[in-house]
Amino acid sequence: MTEISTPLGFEHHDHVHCVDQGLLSAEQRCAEQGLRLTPVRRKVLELLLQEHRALRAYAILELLREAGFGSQPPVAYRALDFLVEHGFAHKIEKLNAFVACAYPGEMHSPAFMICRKCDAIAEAHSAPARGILGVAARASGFQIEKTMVEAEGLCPSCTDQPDA
Amino acid sequence: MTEISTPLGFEHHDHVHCVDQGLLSAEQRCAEQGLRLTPVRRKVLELLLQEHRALRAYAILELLREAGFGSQPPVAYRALDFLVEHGFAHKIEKLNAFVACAYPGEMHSPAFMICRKCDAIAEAHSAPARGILGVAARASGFQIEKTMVEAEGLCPSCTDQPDA
DNA sequence: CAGTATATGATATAATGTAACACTACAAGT
DNA sequence: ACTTGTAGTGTTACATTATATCATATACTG
Repeated sequence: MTEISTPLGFEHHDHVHCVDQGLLSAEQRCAEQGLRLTPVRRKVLELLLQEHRALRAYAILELLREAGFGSQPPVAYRALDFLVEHGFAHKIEKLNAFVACAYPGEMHSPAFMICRKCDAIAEAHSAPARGILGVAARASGFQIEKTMVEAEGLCPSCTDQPDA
Repeated sequence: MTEISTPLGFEHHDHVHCVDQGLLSAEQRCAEQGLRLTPVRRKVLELLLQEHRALRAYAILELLREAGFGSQPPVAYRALDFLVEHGFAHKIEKLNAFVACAYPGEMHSPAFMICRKCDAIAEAHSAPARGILGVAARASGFQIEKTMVEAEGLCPSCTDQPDA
């Protein structure tokens, strides 16, 4: 598969502080909640924040190896499991890839917009069990614990340049 | 991975006619739209309708082989691509599995409820670009083409029997 | 500082998905 | 009927994604 190579989010932002903020926020929350942000986990989160796009596990693995960490699949998957489990990162099921959370620390259920042309990704706040799903769930007695919302389409840039 | 083994939907229904209805409906629409419901494609749809649960590609492959069809991965994936592309089936990204569409012929954007305990799946009607995602998309200029909504949680049965 | 729980490293392998090419079936035009 | 084009199938080989397992190391706990 091709490298997923475009920046996260469709709007320009202060990326310089993104990484530091993200790491700081994660460190704080880990301290508060007694979670262990070990070197590998921290590094993976840092990579996700730095790259600021969806990274696939084996790309992360490659970067880990370059950084002197173990480079076998479980190393990356375990770190990713931790980050995803505690909301520091999300998995984009559609792409089998991972992104740093854009709203760390805030309780939310993410919704993603994925450009089918350039693979750019934007994360929107959401709330679980809303809309049609919430209605259907209540009607059928299903207990929603987690929702995944991913939209595929064209990002603003790709809409403007339909040929590129 | 373990076999996904529980029936689709949380409520009892007339399953006897499900398969026939589904196949008939597919045949009709293919005729109308000039699509070719070839033997392999028909068989895969039949399997999905019969099993009435999410089937993974290699399980379908196994069933295809038993039925005398080709048993190499591309055979199943191509048939599934066709069915998914034309809305006769859906892919559950969370499970890397496929289900027959519960509302064939009706234009819709499916939303799924997946029981994390028994893997039962229910499909709800939905509409694309609604709720928070629609708002975010319009705000950012993202053109939604397709949405994927999957909720994970506990189905009514598993809620009632939290230990089983 | 011993014991326990948790995390990492490493090997192996399972599960999921595609690229590419040869061959077949069918429809369309002559 | 014949050929020609298009779409579908069968098959081989391979790429990608993910886990099970066990040994080792590290960090908390009494």
